[in-house]
Amino acid sequence: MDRYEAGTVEAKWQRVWEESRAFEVPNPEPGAPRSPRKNYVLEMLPYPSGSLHIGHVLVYTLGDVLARFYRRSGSEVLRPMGYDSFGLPAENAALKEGEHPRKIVERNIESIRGTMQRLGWAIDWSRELSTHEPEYYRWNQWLFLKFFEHDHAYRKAAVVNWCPNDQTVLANEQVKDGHCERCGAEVEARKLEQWFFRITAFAEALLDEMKELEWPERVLAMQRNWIGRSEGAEILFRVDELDLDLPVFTTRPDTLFGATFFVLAPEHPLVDRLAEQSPNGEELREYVRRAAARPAAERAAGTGKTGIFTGFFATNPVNEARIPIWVADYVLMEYGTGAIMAVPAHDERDREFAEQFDLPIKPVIEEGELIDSAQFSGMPHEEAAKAIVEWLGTRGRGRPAVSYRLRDWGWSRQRYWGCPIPVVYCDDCGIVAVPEAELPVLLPEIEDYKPKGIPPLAQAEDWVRVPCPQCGKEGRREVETMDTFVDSSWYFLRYCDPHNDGAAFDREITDYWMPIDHYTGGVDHSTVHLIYARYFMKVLNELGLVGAREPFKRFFGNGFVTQGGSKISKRSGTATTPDELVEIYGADATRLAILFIGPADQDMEWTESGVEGMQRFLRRLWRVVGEVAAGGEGRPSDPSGGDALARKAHRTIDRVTDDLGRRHQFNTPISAVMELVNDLVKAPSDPAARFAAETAVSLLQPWAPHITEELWETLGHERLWEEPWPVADPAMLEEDTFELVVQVNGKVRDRLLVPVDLPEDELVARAKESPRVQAHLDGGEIRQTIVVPRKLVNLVVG
RNA sequence: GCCGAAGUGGCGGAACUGGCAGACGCGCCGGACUCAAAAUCCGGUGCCUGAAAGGGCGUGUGGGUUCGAGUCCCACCUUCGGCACCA
Repeated sequence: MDRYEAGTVEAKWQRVWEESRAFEVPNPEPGAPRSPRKNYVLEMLPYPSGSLHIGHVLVYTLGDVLARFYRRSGSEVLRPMGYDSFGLPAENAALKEGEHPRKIVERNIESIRGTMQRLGWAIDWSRELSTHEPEYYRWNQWLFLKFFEHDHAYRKAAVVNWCPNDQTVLANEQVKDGHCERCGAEVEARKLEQWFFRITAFAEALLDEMKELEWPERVLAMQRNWIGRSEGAEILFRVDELDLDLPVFTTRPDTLFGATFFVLAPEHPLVDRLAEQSPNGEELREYVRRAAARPAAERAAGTGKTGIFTGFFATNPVNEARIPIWVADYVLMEYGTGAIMAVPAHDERDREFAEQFDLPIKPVIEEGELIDSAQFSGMPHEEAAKAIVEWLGTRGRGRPAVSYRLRDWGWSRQRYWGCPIPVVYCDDCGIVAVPEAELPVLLPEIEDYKPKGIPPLAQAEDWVRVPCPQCGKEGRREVETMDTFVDSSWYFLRYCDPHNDGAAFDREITDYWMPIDHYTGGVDHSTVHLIYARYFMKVLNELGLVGAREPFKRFFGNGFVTQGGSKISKRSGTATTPDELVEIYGADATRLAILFIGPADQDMEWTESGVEGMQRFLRRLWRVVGEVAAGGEGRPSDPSGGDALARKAHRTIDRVTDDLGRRHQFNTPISAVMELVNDLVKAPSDPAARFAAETAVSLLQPWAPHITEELWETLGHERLWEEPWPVADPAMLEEDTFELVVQVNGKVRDRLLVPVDLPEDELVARAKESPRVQAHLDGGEIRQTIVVPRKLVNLVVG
């Protein structure tokens, strides 16, 4: 048998898989019942803004191991691939390289596809898609029209996050610590007209339906934080001078008797009216201007409160106390009602403000009970909260209320490289949807698409000017484009039915495959893509377009791969690319190495010594299998030899199947197979050697599909990728003997090999006979004897 | 401050429901092969003590439950991630 040459073996099998279309899966026949064997395995699609890096190798190898394992376990596996090719990442890459984004992404897609094929990922390439192609974004536009028609999408003026570097608006989810998630520039506040999706209308559903998800707790927790549900009450404060009621949201209605002043956010619509009627109106307006100019980051830091008294008073509904109304920028317009009752005795921020402006501080809770609170005094404060809201309710001054931190999703962008939004602005008709029949609205070619603050599409005058679809008068097209997260909020539905040119997808087909059974990707998308896609699914469900309400039944959040440590590369000193790794070590060794590092859901440091170790392991496997195949000619594979090696092989089947299939561990199965191979190397002429070799090869196939396919052939078989997953013989998992651990006072003193069927009293007798144990009993009296069947005997002496 | 995850050899990590701590790999040490090196193979490798047999200690810290704790409970420390003038 020849020496192991990874390159040759890998090229051979990749060609075979391609020619036999090994990983393509057909859609069900119309009317076919949903199969319990269907299994949709997906990883987040890549941005083709560059080439793949070691982190991608982790994600897609994870998915690949699962897909290959499920396929051999009898599942009908759908595992497609595509490219998130519109949007900022690609456009910025294009600007940097000075070429058109389409050219850049299409070149990158070519290169990425090549890398994916060289890594041997089992993908159904017949379903490949790119979001920048009209065949895809046409349906993006169609879905938008459905959202628009049913008032899930709307346009409004709002203070938004503006990235001065990328010259575009960012969603809240794309701002981290006041900086642009992509370029790191400090985000500014700007008031602009923008497109939004009403994701807040689904806040409760997004929270509630998490119950059905098999997701890591940390990701669910992040979504819970992001949605930020608070339970409390809405309470009305009377302003007599203006003859109106001001609502406030509070989570602490029990402190209502301690409210000593009232605060409005500077952006509150009432402030203008107050300024008109106030003697110090000019001062008030000046304060509002200054607050608006203050950098968002400084305002959020919360140090050094500023504010101004309006001259007006509000009446506290519980005790008729007249409290002064202030305007201060520590109150946020976006949360609750933009107005608060201030309780300085029981709220840190209110206290700081009160101390600074010398306002009264009135404690109303002592040791958990209300004081100075009329008929509620003496009540435990939690009980009082309910009682006060109830009391207010009977008088029409308050009711229980829930507030959320989640904001509506702003998704229009002032950039070129994105999906055009199919609406026309008409002076007479307002915002008019482009008729479905006219889709797609193609993205026009323009010379200069550099970001300048105004959308680049505005320059394409011929394209912009268009008759109003409703009245025929001249109108203007929307010149903003969609955020790339719109594209990725439903791509998994298109994979189900990717070539449908009459609809975004056929509901019967998506209902067959959806929801995704196993989704994999980075946890950095926890409060971005993962929440948007869940929202989309709920809207599509309510529009009757899909049956499911959750897209991802199970989500696996892979860890980050760092490549920062010492000795990265032998040549350039920079990180080794996946293509180079395949070239040097082979795809199989690379795949094994990235998964062997540790638990795949934790961050990990990539080191090349790991992949060298895997290469050694594969060479060992190659050699020993060759030896077994040659030496055991004519000797049948014997799975029931009754000896240690056969039992080890069965135990390995059991371990690998359980670790991968039930526990979703990707590293420990590799160890288990290594153990089996180590045993095989020590006993290559064992009667069960052939069976052990077959088992090791078969079990390793999801991780190292090429070498195992070759060795499977060496062992006289074919098409391992279609071979049913091995099943352990329960009888062979049973041992005749076991190692009895003997403890004295909980410390191990001896280990005895004993038959499994030995009765308990006999186990104790044997334990006591052991000279090592005798030495530690030291003639003392045995006060207690613990026997754990098949495990140990513990003798407790006094 | 609130929410979440995690602390185990020189390193990455195993140990699933309380029952042999350190599987597997990396690294290191010794040996074989070789003129030599690489590759490969064989053996060793938690710490302290001992010539050895053995003994003692050991899973972030301090307590507790238990015959028995890396695993359960209480209190704390540290690191990482999310949210945060959110009323």
